[in-house]
Amino acid sequence: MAKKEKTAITPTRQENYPGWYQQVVKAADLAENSEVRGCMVIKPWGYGIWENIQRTLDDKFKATGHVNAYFPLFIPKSYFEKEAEHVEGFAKECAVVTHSRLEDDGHGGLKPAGKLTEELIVRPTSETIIGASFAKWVSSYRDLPLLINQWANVVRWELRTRLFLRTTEFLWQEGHTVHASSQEAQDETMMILKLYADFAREYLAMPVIEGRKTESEKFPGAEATYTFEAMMQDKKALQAGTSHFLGQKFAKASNIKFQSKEGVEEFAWTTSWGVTTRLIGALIMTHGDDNGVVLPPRIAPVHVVVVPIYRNEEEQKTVMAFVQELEDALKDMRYHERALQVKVDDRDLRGGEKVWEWIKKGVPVRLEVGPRDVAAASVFMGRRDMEPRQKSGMKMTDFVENVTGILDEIQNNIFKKAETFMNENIISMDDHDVFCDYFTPKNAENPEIHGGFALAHWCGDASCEENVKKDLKVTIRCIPLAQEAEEGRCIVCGKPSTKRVIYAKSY
RNA sequence: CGGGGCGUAGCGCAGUUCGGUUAGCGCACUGGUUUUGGGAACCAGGGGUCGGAGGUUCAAAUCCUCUCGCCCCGACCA
Repeated sequence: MAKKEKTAITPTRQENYPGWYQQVVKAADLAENSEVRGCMVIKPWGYGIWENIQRTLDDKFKATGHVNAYFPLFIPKSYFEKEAEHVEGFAKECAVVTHSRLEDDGHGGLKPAGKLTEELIVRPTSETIIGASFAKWVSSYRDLPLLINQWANVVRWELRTRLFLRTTEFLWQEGHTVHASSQEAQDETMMILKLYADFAREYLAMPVIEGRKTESEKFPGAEATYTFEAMMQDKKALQAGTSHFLGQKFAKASNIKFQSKEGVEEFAWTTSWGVTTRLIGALIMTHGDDNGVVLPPRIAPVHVVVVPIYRNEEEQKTVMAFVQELEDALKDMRYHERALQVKVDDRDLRGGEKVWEWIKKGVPVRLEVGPRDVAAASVFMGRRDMEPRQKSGMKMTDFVENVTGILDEIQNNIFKKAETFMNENIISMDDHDVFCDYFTPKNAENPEIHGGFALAHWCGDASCEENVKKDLKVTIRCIPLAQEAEEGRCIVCGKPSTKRVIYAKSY
């Protein structure tokens, strides 16, 4: 029997998917658990990815007329109580500040003192406090639309956490806009959804499905929630981000009113939308393999890593001189909106070791340069979209000339691979038994990777949705936007339906 | 927050059932020698209050109680 190729990550995805995820995060040095339960430390490599996500999206928000601002971390409890559904949705996961200082407890420790007259909530989201400002800022239709975004941290006291996917504190971007008409607010909601989905496809190389959330899955207090869902390699769905049409609900709660052209005082129409550091988790589970992370070039902190190979000081000198020349040629180049990021890894470690470290971190292109390469004025290239040993030599000048093309090729390859995987695992189905079978693992004790996205008819009844969730732990991820009306029958109750929805297990 | 599992060196683990030399192993780390187009070999080292606090005992990583943390499943959620 052929010996299994040794992988950098154990367990493999097949062996234990959650275990693999955890090991990848560690091996790629993206983040670690902190001393504070449920919170993570995002390490430089992980934060570098976030910075690129941030920069890219920020440019896109600005280009569509949005401006950044910053609102307080603390929200007075009374603000929070204004929108009933909103309170209900978030109450269970709020961190509450009750005191303003500490004093000696008489036993060598400290105890909280200075009880606050009004308790403060650490923001789980900012609709209410931003709404309070908006109420002051808006008085005329001439003040609209108001297009604001903030980059911030938020806290949701989660019971079960996973690095990047769900932590007590996380980083995100929350857009909040105010409009004079329902239509304009709905257009904004959809425009942002498309912006997100395009970003996911073009930058994260992540295929996604845009759709609308059902009543039970929507944002607490929203009129409508739109989502873009991605498929992870364990065939579960991951909600990658959301865009909400809030109608006049929050305007009424926060008293955001304006005088229309006709001189009539009306409540405004608002939206909110956000993506979080969860996108990094999505990236890992969309492209990662048993050797670690695979980063899309357009979001990678480093595009090209150069590993010099030498045996003695003399070789070191010639190799490093050549590497310097290579670095100089590359570092002034541009790859899409960014400067090409080149990293020369001249640490005093063995070549193979360094190479594997970069494989695990997911750098798109690795160049190994030894004396023989220098003599031939060439480089030895490994690509993260190929096997670790599948390397090839080429003239240094050829590499420099083609590097952006190579990066684009990697970007395309990993998108295609993920897209093929997703498409292969989206199954249209109309039979209830087939549906149940699809979502039931063969080995109940130690469930194998199974299921996928089931495109099935739904009558629109919440009880059908609820039953599926109870029986199979499967939920309606979204009602896809891109579909034709089609006559069919609800996969649960058999009542007539005109649309298919995506059922899947999810994160 | 419920059910299950796990905390032993930086990482991965053995040892715990049935208490008993000086707590081991692999990788990593330090020094040396030899190697090297590539996840090196050999030699010699360093590093542990066995998650924490109590208790039982002549003796506790091992038994008991409590506690903290992590992982998986569930409920909840970006």
